[in-house]
Amino acid sequence: MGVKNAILGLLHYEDMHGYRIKNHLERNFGHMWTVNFGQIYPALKTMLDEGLVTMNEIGQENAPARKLYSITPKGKVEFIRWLESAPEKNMVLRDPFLLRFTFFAFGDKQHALDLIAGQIKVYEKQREQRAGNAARWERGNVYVRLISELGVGFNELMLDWLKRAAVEIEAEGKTKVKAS
Amino acid sequence: MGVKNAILGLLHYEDMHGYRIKNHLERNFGHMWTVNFGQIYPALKTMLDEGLVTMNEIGQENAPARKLYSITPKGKVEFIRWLESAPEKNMVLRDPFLLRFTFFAFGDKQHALDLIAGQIKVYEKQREQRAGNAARWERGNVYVRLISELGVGFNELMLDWLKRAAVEIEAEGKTKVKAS
DNA sequence: TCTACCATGTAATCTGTTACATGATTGC
DNA sequence: GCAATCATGTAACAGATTACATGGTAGA
Repeated sequence: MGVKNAILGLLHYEDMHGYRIKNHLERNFGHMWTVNFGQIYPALKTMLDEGLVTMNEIGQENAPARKLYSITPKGKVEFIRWLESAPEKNMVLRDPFLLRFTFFAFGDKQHALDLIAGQIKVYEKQREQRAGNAARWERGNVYVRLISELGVGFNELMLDWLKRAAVEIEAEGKTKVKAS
Repeated sequence: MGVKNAILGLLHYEDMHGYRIKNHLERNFGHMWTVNFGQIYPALKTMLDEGLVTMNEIGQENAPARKLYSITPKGKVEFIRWLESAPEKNMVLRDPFLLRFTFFAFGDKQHALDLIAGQIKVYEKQREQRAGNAARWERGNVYVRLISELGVGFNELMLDWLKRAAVEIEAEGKTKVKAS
């Protein structure tokens, strides 16, 4: 189970609650693993039962209670066992936007341009969030720093590509008329 | 169902059999969608029942029979309906290599370097396959050409990053000694 | 007022993955 | 002789997604 190990990894750095784990993965490591709440909360519950983590509830005034999770020695042992084992599976990727994009020759050009504009906004927002949080994870750890940099690189690749795509798609009809 | 639409999209270009669809997606569009055989064959069967595709079996000498699928008008209508609808879901990404990488500060450095070397081979093989097949899909379709270019860009980003990562991880111990 | 964000969870459903089964060919 | 590639499929299991339920705060 990948979610379990992602959580155990994060808990090496600091205690966290479910909501924060999800957002943290999304904002900082969305280019290596994506998760949703439906996975996080049941996973934490199971891990608690297995003794991989401990939990203590922190009641807040004027806000819902947080359940702070900490990794246990048992959790650390299991994590290291997974880290050193390496029956590497393949990457899984499903990008509904890019899938639609691939076949937009059969659809409406303006719709394609609108989707691209929307996607540019998504990646620009993401870039800001990643840049903002990157600094805090860069202190003295090559691996996390490198992963952060890959995230930024990935983001920039997408933005450059999307902007170029918009220009080329817009220009497409015009050149065809000229050429023919 | 994403697989269904990916298949319908590909069948717009030419008739294909299951095995080829899988390899085609993997080699050309692995950066937008990944699939496995366990999805492809049942999906094709369902789509045949729904009348979205037709099938005719081509017996080959000295080789197992191929089941060639073609898209039907009904399939095209359903595909366009999906293409124009846009309740865009988020990208799904799970990269077991990058997940391990992120937390390799808690593992063995040499193991990390070995995994990186292995990953470089994977991406180099992929780059060759993509470069080889890219030309055939570039004829006159902006969208597919752009997606191809993104694939190459993605590949190059990963290779550059992996190579830099190897250098920086290897250098890490040494610089720390110097600095302290 | 309405949206966005914080915060937790469950259950049904939908998908995906793995392992198995079969069998031929080509290149090393 | 062995590994890889071609070619199809199924069934059991594991995992993910959605929709629902609840409720508070902050800012536009």
